[in-house]
Parts: sequence; structure tokens; C-alpha cells
Amino acid sequence: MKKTDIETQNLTKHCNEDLILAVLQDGDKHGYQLALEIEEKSGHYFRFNHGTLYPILHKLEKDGKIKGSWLKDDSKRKRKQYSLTAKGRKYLERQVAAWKEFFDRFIGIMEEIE
Amino acid sequence: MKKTDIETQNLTKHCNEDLILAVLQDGDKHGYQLALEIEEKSGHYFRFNHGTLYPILHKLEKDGKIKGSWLKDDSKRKRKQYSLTAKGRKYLERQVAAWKEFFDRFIGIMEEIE
DNA sequence: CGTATTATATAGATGGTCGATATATAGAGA
DNA sequence: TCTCTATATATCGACCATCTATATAATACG
Repeated sequence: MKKTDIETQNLTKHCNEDLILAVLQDGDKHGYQLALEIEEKSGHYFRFNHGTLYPILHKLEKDGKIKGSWLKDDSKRKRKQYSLTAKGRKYLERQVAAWKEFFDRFIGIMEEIE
Repeated sequence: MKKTDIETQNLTKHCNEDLILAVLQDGDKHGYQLALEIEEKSGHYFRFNHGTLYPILHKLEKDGKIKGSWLKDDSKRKRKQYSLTAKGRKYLERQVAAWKEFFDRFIGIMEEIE
């Protein structure tokens, strides 16, 4: 169970982290925007409450998977813009493969194929 | 996020519960056997430690999704055999569909399709 | 006869999520 | 102008699920 970053443990955590990284693929975004976009893109299926969102962002930044910088547009309200790092991008690639393997094995058992 | 029993929250919990229910589809089993079978069927991908396994079994029984009965074979050591109830079977069917929806939406965002 | 395996069970520690709360700015409407 | 809502970030305490460790006991094997 240590083959990938996805474990039967902490699925939710990895799911949340990976969704955030994925949405950062097509451009830098700030936290609030990330949450809205994930909700919209998934047809309101996935939803972040901000009590969960911000600690995850801080963790991802600490891990070096994203990089945040405060915007000082004067005109705008304070925002922290996040961008995917090279490390985060590579990690995300591996995760997509890992999630697919997870689901193949999971559905394999759920549907009694074999 | 309340549409199905699968939520972005508690994914692991649902995953664990559903794997157990799934393996009970093809016959009654006891706890220890269930864990071994899930591990084997998944090529050692999924693994239960018994500190997690037994509380889940008790919960599923309390929920009425499985039914346990102690075997008193005399010859055998004490075992609690579990069988899937009608309620559990219906629940499992719904969950397979729910997991597929979950994964479709999830991979949709992960791969930036749309 | 002792050790490993089978088998079930619980307790304490850990850690992640949820809901509530705090703070502050921008824009809409009265 | 004043208030309410939406935007935007952040933290804290309560809750709950999992993990590790521990307890118990019977059977199989050497």
C-alpha cells in the first residue's frame, strides 16, 4: 500500500489536494477562485468549505507543490495568487495515473470481475 | 454534495465499507477472511489492519447492511460469519453507481476535459 | 510444549475535516 | 450614506475515523 501516494487511508485528503493542483494547471488562481472553479466544473459535485481550503493551500505550499504570492494591485482587495510548481506538476501527473489504478482495482472488486 | 452517499468527505470510510460489502456478494465470510480476500483480489493493493476492520464490521451490522452470527462448529475456533442483507445489497448497488459518478467527475477535472 | 497463525476486540494517540467565528474590502441597493 | 451581501483569507475547537499497540484465546505445526 505504499506503492503510490494514494492509500486506502487519507483518500479524501489526496482527493482535495489533487483537485486543487489540477485546477491550477490552466493558470494561476487564488484560493477563493479555486474553490468556485472546482464547484462549477464538477456541476456542484465537489465543494470546499473554506475551513478546509486554506489549510490545504498552506500545506501544498509548504510541500513545494504550489507557490503563493500576494497581489498588491492597489485597486484589488488582498489576494494570494497560487501557481503550480514544476514539482507540483510532476506530482499531479503521477497522481492521475495512481487514481486510475486505484479506481480500476476498486471497481474490479466492487463488480466482482475475476 | 448530499446527492449520494459518497462525499468529498469520508471517502476512505465509504471505500472501506463498500469493499467489505462487495466481497460479501459471493458468499458469507468472517472478518479475518474478508480482509485476506480483499488483499488478495486487489493484488495487495488494498489492505485492512484489524484495528480498522472490526469496528467497521460492527458499524455495518448496526446499520443493518450485514448480519453476523457466531459459528459454534465445536471443531472450529470462534468466528463471526457475516452475510449481506437485502438492505446491504441495495445499498451496494447504489454505491457502485455513485463511485462511478464520483470518478467521472474527478478525472474530468484532473485531466482538464472541458 | 512452545511458537506462529488464525480470529476477534478494544484503547489511546494522532490527524484531518467541519462548522463557527473573525477580519476586511468592494459593490449593490435603499 | 448606510447597510447588506459577496469577495477573500484565516484560525480555532469539536468531532470522528484511522493507526498502532495491546489483549485474549484457540489451533496447527514442528
